[in-house]
Amino acid sequence: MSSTAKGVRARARMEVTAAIKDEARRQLAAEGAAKLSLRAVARELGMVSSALYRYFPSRDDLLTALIIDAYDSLGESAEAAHAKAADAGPVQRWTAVAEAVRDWALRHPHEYALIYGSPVPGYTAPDTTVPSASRVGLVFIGILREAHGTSGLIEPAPLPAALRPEAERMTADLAPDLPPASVAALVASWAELFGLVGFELFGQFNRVVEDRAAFFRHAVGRLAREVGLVDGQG
Amino acid sequence: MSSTAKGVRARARMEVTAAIKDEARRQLAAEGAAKLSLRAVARELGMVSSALYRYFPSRDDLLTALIIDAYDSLGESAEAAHAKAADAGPVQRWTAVAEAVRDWALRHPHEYALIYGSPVPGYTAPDTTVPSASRVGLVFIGILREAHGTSGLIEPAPLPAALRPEAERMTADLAPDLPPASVAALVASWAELFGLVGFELFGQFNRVVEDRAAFFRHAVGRLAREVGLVDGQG
DNA sequence: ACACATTCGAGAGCACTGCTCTTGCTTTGG
DNA sequence: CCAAAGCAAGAGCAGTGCTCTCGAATGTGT
Repeated sequence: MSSTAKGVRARARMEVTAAIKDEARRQLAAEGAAKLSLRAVARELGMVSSALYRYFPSRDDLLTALIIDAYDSLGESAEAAHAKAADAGPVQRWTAVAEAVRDWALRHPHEYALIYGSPVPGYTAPDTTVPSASRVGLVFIGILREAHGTSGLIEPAPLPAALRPEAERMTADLAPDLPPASVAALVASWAELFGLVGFELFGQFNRVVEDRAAFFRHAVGRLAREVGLVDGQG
Repeated sequence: MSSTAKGVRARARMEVTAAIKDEARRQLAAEGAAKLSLRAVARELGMVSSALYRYFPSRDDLLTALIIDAYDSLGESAEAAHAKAADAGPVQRWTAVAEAVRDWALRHPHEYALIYGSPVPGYTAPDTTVPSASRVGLVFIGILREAHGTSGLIEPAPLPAALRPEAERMTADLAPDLPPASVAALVASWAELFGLVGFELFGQFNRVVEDRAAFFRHAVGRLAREVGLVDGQG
């Protein structure tokens, strides 16, 4: 067999696929998802538009690939922030990860809109995206779990009867070692955190909040207390 | 002068404009903002596409009109829920309005996406939308204000120095009669509330939260406590 | 090593979009 | 009553996603 047995084609395919995604990401960052055009991508890459369909069977498939990459990029940022704050207390770790999420969103507004804004209408994300989409959430679960092991987690008020079954179901799925009330509070805070980021990013804070960084820091600190995180010394 | 002096044309214009918006709203609800097509609207109305430009100079202008209508529709729902719960305590009023927002969102997902999801890329809402967009927020401010007058509002923990100027600025703009710490908490909870709604609507709760109604109810109750609302008996 | 099968790039073409411009007809106001 | 403004219609431009066909390059089984 030759030195690159089946490689010469497979490798070229990899490279072209990557080039397409890179150029698409460029257009996405520059103009937003709606103005991402397969023809423009192909044009920029010096190929004809129909050739591009050998790599992505449709525009939606290209978008899906970009969505997965965006989730991974955000997840990496969150994980990196978590690792960097490994020596700090639970509240500080929580805050650090939250700020990493916000920073990433401000740095990649169109990609954030792609994954957390309204999904491109008529399009529903396939299951392929689930693992990448879960990464940020897992970081927050990790913070709670660590805090729970070092008395840095105060169990919140007992759950009302109406929510107990749901909370126990979530707990079994997400973190069986944590109290259901904490898991329920975490999931709520998780959604609320992205509410804060989204409102800032999508202009809802215009004419309302000026010092967004300070406001976000404070709100995120309240969320940490809300899930029961405390900076115990020991 | 005739019975409808300048009315015959002006009135026809009104009617056609309304018909266009109605048909556009239909398409918006059916297919989403991205698939809203001026040509399709015109086709459905039995006119040619170029005629439609006499009423809306561009597709974005049509969308803006729909956005304003959506804000008003949501605002009306919130105001109605508030009025209906006028006799209840502050926490119940808060919860009623929050549930009205969620119900409206579930009933009009594409319109919700239009106003609270990622803005249609390349498009920034003009100032015309501000009054309609403010209505929901004003309802929540009203609840706080009423509660403040009837000892139904507990002032939250004092603000950190870093947020005090911003909180005082917001207070002066939004509700000078309320404590800055309460106003800051309200704005945060406002964003967080829409985070909860958005996560449910845009599929982020798939595979995570099952009983969304119960979960939302509980989370919204916590938000009410977070802003300091209590159901005092007096 | 040869023949068969698969993969790929290119081009033409279809149906659709937002938007502009011109051509006439109708309503309006002086 | 007549000029001015408002209006619907049609043709047309540039762009889009996507499909199909056709050679050429690149694989694979015998």
